[in-house]
Amino acid sequence: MSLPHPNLDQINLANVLSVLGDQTRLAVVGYLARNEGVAMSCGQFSEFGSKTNLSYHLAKLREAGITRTEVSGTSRLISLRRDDLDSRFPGLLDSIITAAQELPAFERLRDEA
Amino acid sequence: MSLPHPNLDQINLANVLSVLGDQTRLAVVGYLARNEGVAMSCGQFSEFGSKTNLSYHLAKLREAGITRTEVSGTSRLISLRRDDLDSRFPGLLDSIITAAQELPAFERLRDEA
DNA sequence: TCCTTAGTTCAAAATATATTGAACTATTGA
DNA sequence: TCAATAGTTCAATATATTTTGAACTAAGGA
Repeated sequence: MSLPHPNLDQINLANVLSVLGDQTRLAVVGYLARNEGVAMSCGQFSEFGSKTNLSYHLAKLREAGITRTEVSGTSRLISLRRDDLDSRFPGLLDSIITAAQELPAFERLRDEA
Repeated sequence: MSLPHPNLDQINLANVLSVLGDQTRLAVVGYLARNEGVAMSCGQFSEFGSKTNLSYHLAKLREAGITRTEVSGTSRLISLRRDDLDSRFPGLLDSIITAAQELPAFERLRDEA
């Protein structure tokens, strides 16, 4: 089972940028990037906001084509749509992730590691 | 004489992305990119919106640190802050500009050229 | 079966952003 | 000096986005 996701040609640059132009969502994406390959559920992001609010932001990311959300029992497994984004907008995701690692939310995570 | 611009360390990723996450502003940036080196005044962008509305969008671009605006007589000369953006967010501007050239507003411009 | 856990949905409120026209400033050229 | 040109500012409105809590669904374990 799977939630609705845009396909490649429905992914739109202005929309991707505006969805990423938000601290909370940028933090989520940075977190996903540094844990690529590891299954991430919504709960992992609780430090970034309330449950309801994260549900909203995670839906925005999914609807913009930035993340993929798979249903697994009562959880959702969330991952970056890296290949899709790389093929649609070469270099964009990498440059954003690199820059995002300098954000305050990340300095904190890095220090904890 | 010059209008207020943020300096390098005041340029913020989330803000840059959210400012670029708008069709009109993305079109302006794409236009600046394909005319780099040529002085651009506000009037050049009239096809992207009304005078008042462009004044608003161009101010957003300037305040985010994406463009530089120099006063020259009754005109403003607008340019991309390419070096600043490249040093702050390596690769970001290029990947956005490349992707932006595929946007409808650009297909039009390209066909006219 | 019943409780818990994980997350969603809804409607309301709060906040932010975009668009408009009218009035304005500043510079330039006649 | 006067008129025209280029662009800004302001206030109003329109529109979109974010945030919240309460009520909900659906799966999993005891």
